[in-house]
Amino acid sequence: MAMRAAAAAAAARGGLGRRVFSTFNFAPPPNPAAAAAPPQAEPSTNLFVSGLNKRTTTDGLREAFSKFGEVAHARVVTDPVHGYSKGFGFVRYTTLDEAAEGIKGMDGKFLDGWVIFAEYARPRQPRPPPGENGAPPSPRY
DNA sequence: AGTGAGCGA
Repeated sequence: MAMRAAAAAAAARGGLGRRVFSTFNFAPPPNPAAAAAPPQAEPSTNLFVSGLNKRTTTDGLREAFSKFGEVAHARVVTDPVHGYSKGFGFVRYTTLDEAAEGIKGMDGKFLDGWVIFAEYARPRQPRPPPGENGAPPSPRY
């Protein structure tokens, strides 16, 4: 009666009574994330370099990468308060071709005793809007 | 501890 009908309706809606014994729901792998966020970013002149020795400095990074092209910019990311390297950095070449050579020449190589990894950097996070008082200096390029 | 993956004043 009414109860039976209600239960049947609930089951039909996919409630507690949902039991699927055999289905060919071979879930189609919908990985839009993998398609939208490939492990390696698309080519750019900007390189992300990780695996650095903690005492590798911006200069050491530039010296190492300048063997494969003209380094327009190099930076080892350091903690602003402790001043120690975070172990990764960025290198920017003047041309895409040099960037490609830099990756081929430096990825997986040693720098200061550590195997480093060089890849194309992702586009940087949107710049924080400058505050009204004491606007934080924008990154200089 | 600079303890080791990562995307930046």
